[in-house]
Amino acid sequence: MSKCEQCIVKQFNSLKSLTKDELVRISGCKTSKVIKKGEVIFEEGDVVNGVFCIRDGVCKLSKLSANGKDQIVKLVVKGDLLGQRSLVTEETANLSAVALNDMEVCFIPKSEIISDLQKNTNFTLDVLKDMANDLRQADDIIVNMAQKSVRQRLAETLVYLYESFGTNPDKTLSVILSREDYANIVGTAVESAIRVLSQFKKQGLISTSGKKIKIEDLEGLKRVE
Amino acid sequence: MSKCEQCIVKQFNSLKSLTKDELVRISGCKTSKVIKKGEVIFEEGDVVNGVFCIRDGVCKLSKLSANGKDQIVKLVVKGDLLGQRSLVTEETANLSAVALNDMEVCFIPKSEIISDLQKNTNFTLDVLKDMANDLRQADDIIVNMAQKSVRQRLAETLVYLYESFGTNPDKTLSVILSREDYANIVGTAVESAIRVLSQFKKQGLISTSGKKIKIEDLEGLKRVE
DNA sequence: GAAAAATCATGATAAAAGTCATATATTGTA
DNA sequence: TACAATATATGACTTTTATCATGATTTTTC
Repeated sequence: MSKCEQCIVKQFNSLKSLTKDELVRISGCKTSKVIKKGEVIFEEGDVVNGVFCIRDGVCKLSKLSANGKDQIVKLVVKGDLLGQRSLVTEETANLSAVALNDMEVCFIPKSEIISDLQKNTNFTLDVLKDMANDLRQADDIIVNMAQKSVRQRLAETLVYLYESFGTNPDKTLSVILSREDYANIVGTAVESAIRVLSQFKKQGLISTSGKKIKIEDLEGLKRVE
Repeated sequence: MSKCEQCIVKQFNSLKSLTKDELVRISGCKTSKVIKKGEVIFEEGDVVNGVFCIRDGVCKLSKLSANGKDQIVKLVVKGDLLGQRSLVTEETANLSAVALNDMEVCFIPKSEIISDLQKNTNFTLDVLKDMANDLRQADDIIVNMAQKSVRQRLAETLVYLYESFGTNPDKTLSVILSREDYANIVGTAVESAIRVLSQFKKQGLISTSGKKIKIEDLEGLKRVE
């Protein structure tokens, strides 16, 4: 099993602020998991009891609404920590986490890492900064949801995916989502999401082949009203 | 000027975890302010450089959208700390804070409190818990915005105001908002907010007199679809 | 206290988005 | 490979929400 001390992934998250000794201890108690596309990592209401360090892959954080639709709140990717809130709260999970492609994650039990949170201020501050950043992003999403059209939100989602996660060699978006996922990010009906994507195709803003989407006119997408 | 050590308000926020010595020091450098209804505490893009401890009153945290509408993201009330993110980030404010009624606040400069954040883990953890809670709330709002109708969102807002901030002796909601504020919380046009409130009146769910709103049928409001 | 400004209210109409139906394409799998 | 299951696509129609117009009220200001 690989060791946390040597893992490059940790550089992208708060774990980078742990001391060597702390990392060695964490490494000893972590468990590595391979999670297949579509598999549930945890669900709303679950007791999470630890954090997941994402070594590879992408997952969605979503919440089931009363109308039976899943709303995707955030995408969590390679390098991120998943379940930070569980370290701080006694509450059960507010969101579900489901793998969007095959993933490799390490699970670190809360019991092991909680002492670091109490002793290593740099680590705590790092987690705090991360959370502050998540909060800003969430606030921005609220504003978008409330004030922008489905067209705009979908265009922005495509731009976000392009700029944050990049493309494959064939220039298609490297994160592959179903139309339903797009609908659940944007907060609309699946048919509406499909319709808008078709419009974008007709306008030459994107091209598609199955689930693969290629951004053809980034600036155009950014100008969508 | 009153002293933080003796201030009851601090018990409701993270400042309760500061030691007596720390509080005395903070107390020495804080400035008290009276802010009148409608006055701006800080605006999007401002460098905030400290936190405000709300001794009395309510303010709205909002963000201007591209379409010129303000989206209210959160109400901050007596006992809350305002501007916690500024302690952690170097960024400028992401939201504006505007007083909804006359307020009394204390401003604590970042330079003074930042050392406590580095030394007193209980305080840091408290801020972290607060932020985790804000994040959960924000996620829930995203889901509501995305998946619920204006009617539902407005009904829930009324219930929230009732349950969180209570009523005046005459049973009207103690937080008084304009129809525009309601529209900006719910994320809709002012006319739509007014229309829905009128419907609620006709259905006997609420009664109004000017800006004062009385909840007549709480359970009915909770059942609004 | 009266004039001006802002807010609240409601109707008419338009635009946006949702729903239902149905057809086609893609994917998984026996 | 073929068949079933799932996902994508599009049309027709409905519902929701936004916009514009116009008064009535309330609040502010002089």
